[in-house]
Amino acid sequence: MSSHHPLPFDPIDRAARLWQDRIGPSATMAAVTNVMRVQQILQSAVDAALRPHGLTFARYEALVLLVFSRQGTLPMKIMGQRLQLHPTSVTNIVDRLQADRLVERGSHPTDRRTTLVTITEGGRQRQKAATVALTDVDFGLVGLEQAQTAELTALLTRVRRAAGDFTAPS
Amino acid sequence: MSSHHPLPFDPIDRAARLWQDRIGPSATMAAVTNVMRVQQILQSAVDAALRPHGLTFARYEALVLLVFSRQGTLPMKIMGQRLQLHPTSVTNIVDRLQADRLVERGSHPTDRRTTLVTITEGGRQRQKAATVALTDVDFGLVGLEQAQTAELTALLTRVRRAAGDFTAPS
DNA sequence: TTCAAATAGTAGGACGACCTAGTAATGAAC
DNA sequence: GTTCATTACTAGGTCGTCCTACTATTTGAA
Repeated sequence: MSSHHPLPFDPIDRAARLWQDRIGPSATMAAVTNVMRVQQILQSAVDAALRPHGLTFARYEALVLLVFSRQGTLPMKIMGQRLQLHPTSVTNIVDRLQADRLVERGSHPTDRRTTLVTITEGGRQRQKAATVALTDVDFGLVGLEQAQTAELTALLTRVRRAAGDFTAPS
Repeated sequence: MSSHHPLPFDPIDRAARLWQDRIGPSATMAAVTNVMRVQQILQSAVDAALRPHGLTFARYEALVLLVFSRQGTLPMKIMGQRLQLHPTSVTNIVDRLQADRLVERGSHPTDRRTTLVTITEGGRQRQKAATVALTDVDFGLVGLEQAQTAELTALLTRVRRAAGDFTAPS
């Protein structure tokens, strides 16, 4: 969590007011800065909850994706699409999961370009334990009522759709 | 932007539905995943807008902070508090800004532990040009009406306050 | 049939964030 | 005055992200 004492005021709000005075409309900048900061907070909280399990959020998400798949097996390419990661990031994550014996690489039966990633039994157990740890801390998301959490999701989904993150209606 | 073609469906929403079926309440996870993804989108858009100016968003924020300060000078420590960055991150950012001659390091007159960072004239000019570039693309935040942007800020500020990011009332 | 374009994945490098551990300076208790 | 905890900053390393090549394989058009 950056290991700082909290400030007695909101630095993002203060910057927005200065911005307003000197430059112009600041609402957009304030929203963007808030997203950046909340992401940091959530990332820290989630990684702290996962650290005892030897996982990061990126690796955890990869394990969940594999657990959700029919056979516990997916091509690297598909993993990258679903997790919305660069192919090299997928390589990196799978490397580390494989070093921990949580997944295995294998060959595709018909397309020899493709690498299939399969979750191991140990990977499934690790994912279960990590999920308990994450839900125990609500993924680090605090301070919102259920309806507000849904509202937040709705707003951010609008942004993602407008940014071209996906094409179908919600 | 990860340079991927968009999926024909929302992968975060799909994961949430699978989660719902197999594990339990998924609203929190969906919100957290949305924050993570939108942060990536905004970071990419903002960095792309700043790249022609030789800046990243982190360095830009540091320049803005200095411009807002009375004398264009702040101690490293204060910069870290306001930007909510780890001290080593401040060192890293100031190193790069200094290499670009956008800021200078100096000594504190009475406390020799402290390093004062001062923005240069070139730094002020760079910040102005970068601000134009950023506002031209609305900081990458698209798809929201004014009221929705304000609502997003309000929700995220609640999260930050609950997480102990600052102590005063909004 | 052949060969160029597209596809899947990896290697190497950059960047920004963090952490741990260190140095140097300050300040306060004794 | 000494000593020792605190403070400000930096060095070195890890992690995850991205980018630009690059290899191997597949596909399809001439």
